[in-house]
Amino acid sequence: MGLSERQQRIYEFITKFSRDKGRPPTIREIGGHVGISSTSVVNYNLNILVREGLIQREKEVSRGLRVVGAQARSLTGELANLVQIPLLGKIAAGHPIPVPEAGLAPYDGETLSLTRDLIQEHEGLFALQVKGNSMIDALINDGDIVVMKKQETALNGEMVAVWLKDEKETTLKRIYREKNRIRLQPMNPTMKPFFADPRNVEVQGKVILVVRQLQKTPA
Amino acid sequence: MGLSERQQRIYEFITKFSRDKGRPPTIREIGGHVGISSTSVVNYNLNILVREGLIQREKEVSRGLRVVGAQARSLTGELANLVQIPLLGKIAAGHPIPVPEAGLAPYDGETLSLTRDLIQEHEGLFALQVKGNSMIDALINDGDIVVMKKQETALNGEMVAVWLKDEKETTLKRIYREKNRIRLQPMNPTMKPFFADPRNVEVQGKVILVVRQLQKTPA
DNA sequence: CTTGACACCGAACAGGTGTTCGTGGTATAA
DNA sequence: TTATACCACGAACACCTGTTCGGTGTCAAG
Repeated sequence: MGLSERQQRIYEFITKFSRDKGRPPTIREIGGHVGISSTSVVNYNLNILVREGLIQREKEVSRGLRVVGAQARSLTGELANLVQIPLLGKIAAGHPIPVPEAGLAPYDGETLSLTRDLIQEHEGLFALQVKGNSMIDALINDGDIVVMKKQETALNGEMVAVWLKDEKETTLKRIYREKNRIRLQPMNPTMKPFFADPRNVEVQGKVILVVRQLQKTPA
Repeated sequence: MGLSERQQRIYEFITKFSRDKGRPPTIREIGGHVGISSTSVVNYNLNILVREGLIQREKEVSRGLRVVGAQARSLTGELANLVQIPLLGKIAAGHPIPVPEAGLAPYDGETLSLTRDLIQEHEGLFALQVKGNSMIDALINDGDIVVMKKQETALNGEMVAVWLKDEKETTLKRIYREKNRIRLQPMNPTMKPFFADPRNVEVQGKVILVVRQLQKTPA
């Protein structure tokens, strides 16, 4: 038996609402969005959807409603678009950064989920939270999260995290190899570059992405 | 800060309940299963879980509760943890920014998918790509993507996009209301604030998140 | 001792929510 | 015509649900 147009719209709304909000809608929320003024009409049509096997209902509980099919549909597609990045710790000026171990021990700590379209490379990724204002010349603030790719070398112009052995300092800069030295260029073009001896710099990884959450930073 | 045993049990119950039943529990359902007689105590502990970033709540909505983060990986979980943000266009110093229309016309352009744990607010969100270096004092670079929430007012200390009518200029700053003026504070603490007449500033929205993709920026 | 933060309890309130009932319109079949 | 599903509306009811408020006890800092 087919569905009326109204019933289709109800079904689609329930699906969308549940996905967006993480909870099923109430009868009145359905009515409001589908254009039904009476709750009993919504109730009536919901019972038809139950009869058709499209949803399940639990009696006398608020939002006692659930879409039954619908799972495997676009789910796998969206899910495959996610990449999980381990949040390894903090990055601060005065300390070496934690890098992922070569061992393939399954990481079980905190992770950061990002959609794949934000990231071009997917191997050896890890994330760190910036501590302190020392990297402000790289336009990176206290509390920012940097997503990095582990690598020991870098191409000219790449934004890298380097460990300066003599200074015992971690910093984020764009790297340029010159004749007998390495130029570390702050991202902020108004600031002057820093020059270092090649033996003094140790590339820890390349910065892929920077994420700043504004709300968590108290004024 | 760690969780008390009670808070852990609440969190686990919410996770399990949501997965099993397809809807979040009510406050009283939580209390009944965790062994708390008073709804206010459940409410109290729920707010702590929100503060710790483990769940999100929607005010005055039944079952307005949602588990966030890597744990809630039920089938529907991950998908429900994604939020789609319309990418409305560019933001540049010399132009007003595009803001979402009040009409609920379904947006069909480009969107940005982010996981919910990166974002605390979910209503009226939109994203813009920064054009030009004019916002470097806000630690925002050319090409960065800013996620904003549409709002016409702002609390002190919030990072907002404002349109300066006289200057015909858009800028991103922290906003502070003072006696007869408005102080716009660059994010970079080494830079000086800008003062403006209240009639001259028009708040366009609050900055929620900043994302910088390093690879796409040519050296 | 006093103060304040923290955790908890019970009660009450306003509004949300599922359910039910009476009513009416519109087709199709007898 | 009458009968019968089917679909819809509005109102009322009883219970559910989130919120808020006053109060209690504990514990560490002052």
